[in-house]
Amino acid sequence: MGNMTTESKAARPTLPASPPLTERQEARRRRILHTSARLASRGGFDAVQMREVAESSGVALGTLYRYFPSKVHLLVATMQDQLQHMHETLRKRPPSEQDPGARVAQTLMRAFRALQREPHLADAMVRALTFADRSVSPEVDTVSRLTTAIILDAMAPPATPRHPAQDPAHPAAAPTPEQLSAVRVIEHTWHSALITWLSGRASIAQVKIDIETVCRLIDLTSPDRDD
Amino acid sequence: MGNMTTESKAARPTLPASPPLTERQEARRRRILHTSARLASRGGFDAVQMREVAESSGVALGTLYRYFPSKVHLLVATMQDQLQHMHETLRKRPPSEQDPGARVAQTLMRAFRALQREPHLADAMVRALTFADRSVSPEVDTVSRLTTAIILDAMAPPATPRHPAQDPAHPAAAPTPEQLSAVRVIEHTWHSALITWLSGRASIAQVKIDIETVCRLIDLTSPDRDD
DNA sequence: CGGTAATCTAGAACAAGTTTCAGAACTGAT
DNA sequence: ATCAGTTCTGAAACTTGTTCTAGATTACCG
Repeated sequence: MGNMTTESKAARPTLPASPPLTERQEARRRRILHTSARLASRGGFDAVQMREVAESSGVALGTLYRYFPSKVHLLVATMQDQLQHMHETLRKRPPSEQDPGARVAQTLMRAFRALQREPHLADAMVRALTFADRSVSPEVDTVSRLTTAIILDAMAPPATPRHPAQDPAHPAAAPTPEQLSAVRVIEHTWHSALITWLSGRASIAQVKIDIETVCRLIDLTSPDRDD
Repeated sequence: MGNMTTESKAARPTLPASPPLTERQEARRRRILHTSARLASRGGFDAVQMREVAESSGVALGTLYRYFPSKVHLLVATMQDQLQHMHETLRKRPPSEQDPGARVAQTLMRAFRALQREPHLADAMVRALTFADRSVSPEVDTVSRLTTAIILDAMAPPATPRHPAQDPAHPAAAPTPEQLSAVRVIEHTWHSALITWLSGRASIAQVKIDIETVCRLIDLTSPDRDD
């Protein structure tokens, strides 16, 4: 009877929305995500086993599934977590290049090098991301928006005297539709290139070439609007 | 360490190489692939259940696993099969456009429409493709080469009086490294855009835009060499 | 504080991919 | 036709993701 997905009221800890988690719940969630990343760093996607995640996080299996309704949900949430860190890190050291394409390429290569440091973790996260079905769409979409934000940040021209502060509520300039299309293509290339690397079909050098190719060939210049 | 491949002698029916299959074996293989595609067309990745594939193909489970060492292998082989059909179909009606980019876009959109006719099958194949780990690299690589071939075919200028026949052993002109890089980016975009569509995060229209964007922005023109 | 509902735990149970094994059927060579 | 080696079958076992259940714990509200 009460079998249908009772999620209308169930905790939805993935999004900071809905029911505000208690402190212990927040702590559980953190522990779970930490365990997930730790196991993933060791053996990639396969090494993240739900029973082990639960046990190692000091949580019952059922609870784990209440927090993350599937392994893919868990890993996508893990990626979200990691991406947030990376976004902050990248924000601190903005790219040094002048050309927007070069800036994006530089930023993505930095991210790529970070992923190379934990290739198994990268494997788990990216595999989960691309394997996710419709039931994970919202979470995957969040990851996608984060990635887009990173690229747009990189594209934005370095701070000028004219636009001294990067007030987050007042982005330097709203990207044009053409730029957004270009960013989509870059993002596609980024994801797919990562997959070819992770599955051993492309070398690190090849991924570098692909990223640089797409950033070079795609026109990212914005109309020289001077408001 | 790639040590596990003790199968140097095992049947490798995926590649027409190695041990030449007997007629009955070839028939079994066909039956399996056909069943796989049929089940996939119904319910996508999840509907392709190994027990059911085996039973419905009139083959023991162990035999299925001898032919295709995993579900992903099976689905990637299925994709290979379908792609070959599509390649022939596309070859018969070459794109009508003049500009190389437009030709590629037209061809990919044709392929995309074919996939839309069997969205579940597309789901199963693409999910398998991107989920494949290193143990499936050779097979995935074959699929990748097929895709590349389709794009290169589309790029090649329409037959001219000068180059009347498309003798497969004598391709119109060897693509330049720059062109190959461009094709890689297009292929990345193609795969990733498909994933966003299949996971319900991008509309058909959006995929169309992404494909047209990458084909428009990427320079595919070949140096005007006149041998 | 007491009660009620939601949450958490422990563990069994289920589902589907994968492996294994003993024996039957087939293949190729003599 | 026979023998040896491979392949195929049928069925069970194993693995890991996922679901379910009954009871303990916790959070919240009056």
